Amino acid sequence: MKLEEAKNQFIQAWGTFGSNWGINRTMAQIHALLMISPEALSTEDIMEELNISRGNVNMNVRDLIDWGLVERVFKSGERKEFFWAEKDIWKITTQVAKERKKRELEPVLKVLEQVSKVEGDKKDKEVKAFMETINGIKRIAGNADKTIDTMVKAEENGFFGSLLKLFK
Amino acid sequence: MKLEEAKNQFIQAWGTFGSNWGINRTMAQIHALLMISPEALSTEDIMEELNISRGNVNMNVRDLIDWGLVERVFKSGERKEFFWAEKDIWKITTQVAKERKKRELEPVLKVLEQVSKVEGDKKDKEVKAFMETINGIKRIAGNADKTIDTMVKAEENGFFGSLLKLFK
DNA sequence: TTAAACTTTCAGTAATTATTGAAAGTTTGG
DNA sequence: CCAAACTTTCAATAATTACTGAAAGTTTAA
Repeated sequence: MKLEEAKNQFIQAWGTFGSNWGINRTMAQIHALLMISPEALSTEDIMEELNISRGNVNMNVRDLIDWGLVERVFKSGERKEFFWAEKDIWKITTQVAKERKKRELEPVLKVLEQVSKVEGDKKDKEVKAFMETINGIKRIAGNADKTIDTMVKAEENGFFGSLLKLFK
Repeated sequence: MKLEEAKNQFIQAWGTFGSNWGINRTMAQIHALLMISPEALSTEDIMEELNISRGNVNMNVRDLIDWGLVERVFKSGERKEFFWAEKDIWKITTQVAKERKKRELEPVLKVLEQVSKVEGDKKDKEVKAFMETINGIKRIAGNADKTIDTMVKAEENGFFGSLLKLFK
């Protein structure tokens, strides 16, 4: 397989994967493209490579930057800006987990906390079933929340940092 | 907070959460409704509770059954069928992980395997960057794959049953 | 066997989400 | 300051995805 074909297949697959997980297909494709590019790319590079408009590139790159997955890069002598993606897959995973926790897990935990305050007879089977389900979800969501915190801390301290702490 | 209000808030939140994760909002809402219902519900119960059409209920319930999250229930003396959802959150999590692995992780792993066969000079920085990213993703995706297998096996044979109960 | 009770399908439509492209906005070199 | 180079915005539109409702299909009781 030629590099060009392999790149295209990967970009395509990553786009599909992303859209199954609630991530805009184009955003995932731009991310894929940047992840496999050794150099930072310009807006025009991305437009051309993926056949999409300038506005589309601009908006999706902004989102990728908001997710902490892509950075702006300035090259000396060049007026336009370039974009570069983190390539360390563990950092990417941690970053995505961190963002999703903030954007989706925490709001759900807040609602769960709210609805836990339901009033009513604990012997009523409607109330009982409701509370049992809510509590079950609270417990697992809370665990996920803490696991992600641990992951993020481990990443921030550096992997060896957290390993060394075991011996202190 | 009254039970009715709490139920509605939870159903609403679960729908939003689901749609952020690539799951049809209505499907997630039906799932939420069934999870907090002590009794199995009929198509009409669901239609009324969520204000949606018969066709919509039918299709989304079928999907939930395909995901292994909901079962058909027949009540003696009743002609119509009822639907019941698994309420054990750990079983739900395992089941979702298992399905997503099959539907999304495995296809990606297949593509990664394919594109790994890229030909070209390993000293070419384009090829090098491509291979490094692909290999990184392969490694983490392979780990996720195995972790899910372990989770599913643990659930299926109950070997870690007593241990897992600590987290329930 | 029939008809009522129930379930499924799917073409048409509605709602949502993504994309374009051009205009407006911003920055920079001279 | 000007104007060229570049970035951002956003109204219009396209593409995708979800939903409805009625017709077709299926099952069952009598």
